[in-house]
Amino acid sequence: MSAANNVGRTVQRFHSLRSSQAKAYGTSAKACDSSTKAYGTFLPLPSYTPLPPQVMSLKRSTVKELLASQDLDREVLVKGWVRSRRGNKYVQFIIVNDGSTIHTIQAVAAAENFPEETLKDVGNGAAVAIRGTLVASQGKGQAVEIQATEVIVLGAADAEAYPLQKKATSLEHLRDIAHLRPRTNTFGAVLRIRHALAFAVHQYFNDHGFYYVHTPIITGSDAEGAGQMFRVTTLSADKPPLAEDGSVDYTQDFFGKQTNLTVSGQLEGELAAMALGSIYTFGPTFRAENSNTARHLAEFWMIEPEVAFNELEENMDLAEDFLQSLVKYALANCADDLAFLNEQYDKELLARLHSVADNAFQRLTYTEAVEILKSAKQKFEFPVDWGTDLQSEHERYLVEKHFKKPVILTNYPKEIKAFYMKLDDDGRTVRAMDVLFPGIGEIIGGSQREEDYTKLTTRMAEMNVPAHDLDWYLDTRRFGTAPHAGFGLGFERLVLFVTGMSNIRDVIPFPRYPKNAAF
RNA sequence: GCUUCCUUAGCUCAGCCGGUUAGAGCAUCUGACUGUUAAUCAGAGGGUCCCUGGUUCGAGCCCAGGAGGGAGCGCCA
Repeated sequence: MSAANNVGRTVQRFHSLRSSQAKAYGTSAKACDSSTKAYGTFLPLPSYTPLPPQVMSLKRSTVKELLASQDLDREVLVKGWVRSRRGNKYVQFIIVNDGSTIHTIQAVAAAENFPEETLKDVGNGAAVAIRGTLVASQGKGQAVEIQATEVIVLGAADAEAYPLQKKATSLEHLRDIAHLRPRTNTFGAVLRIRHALAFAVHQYFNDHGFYYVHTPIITGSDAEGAGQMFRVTTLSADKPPLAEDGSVDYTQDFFGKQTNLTVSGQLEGELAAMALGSIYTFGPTFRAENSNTARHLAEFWMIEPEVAFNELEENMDLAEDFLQSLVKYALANCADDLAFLNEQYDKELLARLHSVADNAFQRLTYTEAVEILKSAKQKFEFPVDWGTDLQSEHERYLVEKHFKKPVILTNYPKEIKAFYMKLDDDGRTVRAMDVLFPGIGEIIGGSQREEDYTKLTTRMAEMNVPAHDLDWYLDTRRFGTAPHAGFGLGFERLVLFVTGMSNIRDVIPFPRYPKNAAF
């Protein structure tokens, strides 16, 4: 068949072109010493090679579209990365994933059209374009497959050097190659779910009349009190200008004062809420704490709704409905990815997500929780005493053993909470609320805010918060103050819960934590 | 920052009481096989036993220091 010969020649031509480029890449990649992580080396770009017209004239279909298609026996074009190639000298099977779904599509290449040599570079990790006919599969295991008429290697992957293999790789090792881990089933699933949850956040708030407010990333106030901050400066690190008393002269800095990366958008969020009514923020947040746990990041994304006229009860209602809506959205829209994670990592995942989505959270006060913990038969490493903050083991007991569902704890002693929380009538506790999730711990921290100017400034004085730096914040209490409430949801902790992953460093593409800012 | 465990082939891991030339599975390469499903079967190549120093006739194994990683705790979201 001349058609078959033409096909073969086309493949050969592109194969030889691409393979010389791949060789150049391979050599450069090996020259790049992995121990020094010198990823900054720039490699020459391959010269542009136009795809043949019969391929260009076709619109690319995603794997997701093709797998769901009922419209068979038509010509299709798919582009993606090879997960596996197997077969014999008569027939070859090329397994392709393009990120549109966790599933792969199988392309079948008959040997008469594709001599072994032409498929040499079609290996694990290679980027390919495959043109062919979408047909019902002859084999078991998949409904449809592509009978390939053309296979083009867009970019080869040296099989000896490619770090991802057709087998399980530990999550710890994948953290070392985070630039490639999105190509794995696990991280594909996690990143698609992460996207779905981010989208669901905006959809929920938009549907409920909230406005998305962008609060500053660089902040001039160091009084937010949510943790150690990263300094932002353009001053010389070696020889900063000094004031007469020997301290660094920040009046010469870019902003004319000391500035930091934000640890919370809450204070600015409150300003917006006291005008727009219902607002939320959703942005990056930075904490320079030396936290080495599976639940903390130095750079994470936080969602902070703030609602004027809401009190503590309404704040809890919002938190509960919001969380349940997000979980339901993931269940409805990420079924394939969740099924994979349920199978591979956590057989209880789907059951737990349904349980959280369908059952009311347990609400109780800090004081009631202390009573339960004191009468618990379980031995705790740390004693429980009214007035001290609860330890992780105490929170876990309440959520995982005693109630076996999410818990909202309220009305903590004022001494262990932030200055802006509204004081209860007894003067001992504040209208704080922490939402505790199984396996995660604190997923939300929030409160009704102190709207009384005198009480607020009194608390600030007691806790050594400089009122002078926050006069802009206090103005909301001076002019037209009103009850209001809000909370902060750690986005990665939500993704952690929904995916069933166990380390927060595995639910953000490029995690930032002490001693690590790779990629 | 504290506690604790770990570091052996590209990956996952064995390695006995300190004793000859450090092993397995997978991956890679070669060959076989007419529809495979992480294909299968046969063969081959592949090692700075994390680094530095010490003890010993002899160290992957014991000791000290360092580096990196995991888990738990604290800080919190």
